[in-house]
Amino acid sequence: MSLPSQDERISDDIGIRLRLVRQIFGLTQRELARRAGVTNGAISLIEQNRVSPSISSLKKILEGIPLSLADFFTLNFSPSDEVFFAADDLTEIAHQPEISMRLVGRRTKGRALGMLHEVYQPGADTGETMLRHEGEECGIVVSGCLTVTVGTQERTLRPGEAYYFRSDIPHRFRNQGTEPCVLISANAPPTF
Amino acid sequence: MSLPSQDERISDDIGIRLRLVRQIFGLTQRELARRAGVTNGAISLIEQNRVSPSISSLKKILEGIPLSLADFFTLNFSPSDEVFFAADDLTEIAHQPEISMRLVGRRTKGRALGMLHEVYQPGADTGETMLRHEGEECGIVVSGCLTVTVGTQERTLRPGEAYYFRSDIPHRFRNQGTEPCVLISANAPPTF
DNA sequence: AAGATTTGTTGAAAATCCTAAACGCACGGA
DNA sequence: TCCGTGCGTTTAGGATTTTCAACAAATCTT
Repeated sequence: MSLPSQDERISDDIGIRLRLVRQIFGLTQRELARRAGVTNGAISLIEQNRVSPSISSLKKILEGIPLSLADFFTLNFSPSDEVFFAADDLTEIAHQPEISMRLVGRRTKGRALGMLHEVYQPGADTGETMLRHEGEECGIVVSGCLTVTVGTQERTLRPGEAYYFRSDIPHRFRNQGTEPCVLISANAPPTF
Repeated sequence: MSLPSQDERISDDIGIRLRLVRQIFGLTQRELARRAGVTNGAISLIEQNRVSPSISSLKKILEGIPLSLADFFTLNFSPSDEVFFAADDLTEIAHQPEISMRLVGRRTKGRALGMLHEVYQPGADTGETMLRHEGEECGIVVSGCLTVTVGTQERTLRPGEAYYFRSDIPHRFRNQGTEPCVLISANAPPTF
């Protein structure tokens, strides 16, 4: 009967995980227990890794937060867990002098999303050999004009106008105007 | 990661899911039981949804496949298509009068990415009950000022400044300034 | 400073899960 | 046909989890 000294049967860090999540959302064991329809004692034992909850219990508890089982197990507290705020230190990743592409957030692996602050000087051109890569991308022109070619379609976008397409369709960006063009774009999964 | 609505439906039937996975990997209950170090009876009961396994059991069983808990609860596929160019006809999706959120691209299912052109009038606030959803999001302030609260951190961003964070951390946007704030944001997977 | 609340932690009993062993069924070979 | 093998299912009982209720510590209130 005695409590088995936490052998590997008790899954990893379910308890720690639950406690962390619960605290992040500012709930007490009792409050969460009330919402979930379980007892606070159960939550206490689980968080201490003294027991390994049944799926049904864990699911009930997570519904009180609420959080799906999938999200609970997928939640990654270490990698891209940080909050990013940037002033002028967006990292430059452009390859051409007349094009500036500055990345929002750190260039870490495992991101779901990439966002760029781009500036195309007059005459800037990503080239006749059209770009092609995996994923999808979109953007909004903030100032200036940008000529976007996607597959057989071409269009010159003005401030406030936008695009969205699959990145495996050959594409090209050009500034045929006389003033610099500012574009904010995003892609998923991130290319950079 | 998967969409919450789908998660709920899926995680309801752990049993069906386990049986499906087991069969996909061409294992019998007994063979899986042997590899996992549990009894075939347990697997049978679980697959029939006669019991709700403990996390430790389910984890042991999945290790026999092998498959991680996170992977077990997440199974998703989705394609996408079409080229999108928009002028002023970005679709409005905001629910508050003092906040405008206009979506780039069509509101189709299976997109990899969502991009919004947002305008926060002075005083606009997404609310004290912080927002929280799956995925990651980022944005750049184009004009005006925006106060962004993420978890315990808060910061007021000015034009050119940006943020990036995991969307499951409670967050809130407010315009505490005197002029409208224009923000371009992106999220993956798309919330809208 | 004492009392009232709120917090997380326990112990024993009730509820639920897991194991061991047996059961029924289907298939194949001698 | 009879036997052996392999499949998923079932049952009884031991093992584990969950509840219920009480507990100590910390924080507020008065």
